Formats: sequence, structure tokens, C-alpha cells
Amino acid sequence: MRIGELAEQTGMTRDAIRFYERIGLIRPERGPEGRHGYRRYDASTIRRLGLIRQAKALGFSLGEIQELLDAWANHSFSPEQKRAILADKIGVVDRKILELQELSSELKLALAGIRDECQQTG
Amino acid sequence: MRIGELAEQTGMTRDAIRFYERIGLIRPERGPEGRHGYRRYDASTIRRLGLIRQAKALGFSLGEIQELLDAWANHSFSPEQKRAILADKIGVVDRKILELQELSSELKLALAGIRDECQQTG
DNA sequence: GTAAACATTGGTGTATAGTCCAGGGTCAAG
DNA sequence: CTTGACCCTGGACTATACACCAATGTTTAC
Repeated sequence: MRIGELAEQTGMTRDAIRFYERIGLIRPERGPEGRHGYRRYDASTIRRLGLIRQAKALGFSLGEIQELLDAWANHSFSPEQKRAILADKIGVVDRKILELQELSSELKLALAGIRDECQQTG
Repeated sequence: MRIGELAEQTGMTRDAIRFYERIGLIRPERGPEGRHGYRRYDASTIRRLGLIRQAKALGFSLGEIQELLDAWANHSFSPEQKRAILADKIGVVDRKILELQELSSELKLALAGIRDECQQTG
């Protein structure tokens, strides 16, 4: 798959995908079939970009995501380092879940309050 | 309370607090006691800034937070508009919770995988 | 009344996360 | 062998979310 199709599959722009490559989040092959040098992606990259998108929306920076993906895959870290990084991120994620649950409760209370306001006349 | 104490109480910088004011997230009084014009904050601002910090960490932009706070308080929106905005944000938050739970599960699986790797010799 | 410790505005600078070209190369079809 | 659709690099530009001044004013304590 070349960059255009990947962009279509993921809903990201070509520029964003190239940007993610520049900062090391993805590592495509280069033009295995001709002499062109085009980037070639396999299907796993779609999933990887999906995860990046999700993590971003959940408040993780690309730097944090990179750390996470490095720990997830098998490059450059010892198992112990990977374990530590993953455990750390799990803690962050679980704390975010709690915070979001509190936030959701508060918002629902606020919504109920507005309903009451609307019921003033009956 | 003046800006310095508020900064201390919230852990934010004076600059960040002034920035939040510039974009409309907070609206301090101005110098009610002398002729100075200093910003004066009451205790509720601490909570408000805490909420801003939390929402930011959870992936909301300051723009979204502003919308939310406007709907939360009683300014400038009809009850119906506020209800709609709140309901929308609740949906966003609840979806984020689900995504984070999935992410947490995946991370825990990955962590378990690493544990297995470490157990290769015994 | 003056010095320290606070505050003000206004402007510039920074990091992050991209977007948007320009100028060019590549590929498949006709 | 040209046309259109795709790709490349490099650089400039943008929005968000602040940080960091400088020059100046105010408050508090002595």
C-alpha cells in the first residue's frame, strides 16, 4: 500500500503520515518494486495509526505514544525497561479512566440540574 | 486572592492563568479594595482551574473546555442549548472511557506477554 | 519615603502537531 | 512520449498553549 491509500484507510492526511514517520512513529519500507523510492505500508500500519489517533484523543502526546509503541514492540528496550514503561502507562490510563468517570458524573449532575430548571412551570 | 496565591494553590503559572483569562476561561474581578487594578480571584476559581487542568489532561482542547464551562454556568445559552452541549460532552467523555478501558486491556495483555518472555528460563 | 515583593501590559519566543505549497520525479494508459 | 494521477523533498506557514522578558505601577513593611 502506498501513502495515498493509507491516508484514505485511516482518514489521516499524507502530510500527517509523513510527519509521524519523521518523528519515528512509523517506519515504512521504500519502493521494493521499482526504482522510485515510494513509501510502502503493510496493513499493520493502519492499526498502528488507529492506535496513535486514539491515544492522541485521550490526551497522550506523540512523544508519550512513541515511548509506548517502542515498549510495545521489541526494539531497543530490555524486557525490564519495557515492563516498567508499560506499567507506568497503564497507571496513567487507569487514572484517566477514574478522572473521566468523575467528570462524567459531574456532567450528568449538571445536566439533571438543567432539567430541573426546565421543569419550573410544571 | 491575587494571582500569585492562585498560582500557588493550583500549581499553574501566573502566565497560564492570565492566558486562560485572555481566552475567556476565567473572569476575575479587578482591584475592589484600592485603586490598583489587580486581578482578584475567589476560591471557586481554584476548582475551576482544577477542572480545566483535568479536562486538558483528558484530551480536551481549551476551546472545548470553554464551551463546556459556558454550558455549565448560566451565561449566554438557553437551557436547551446548555442541555445539548452537556449531553454531547457526556457522550464524548463516555466514549473516551470506553476507549481508555480497551487501551488499558491491551496494555495489560502486552505486559503479560513481556512477563512470559521473562519466564523463558524458568 | 524607600526597598522588597508583589502586580500590570505588551511583545517576543517556544514546543507541539501538524498544513500547505513549489518544484520536481514516477507510473500506467493511450 | 505525453497526460494524469500519484509520489518525493524541503521549506514556509499555522494554531494551540503557553513561557519569558522589559518597563512600569502598587502594596507592604520598616
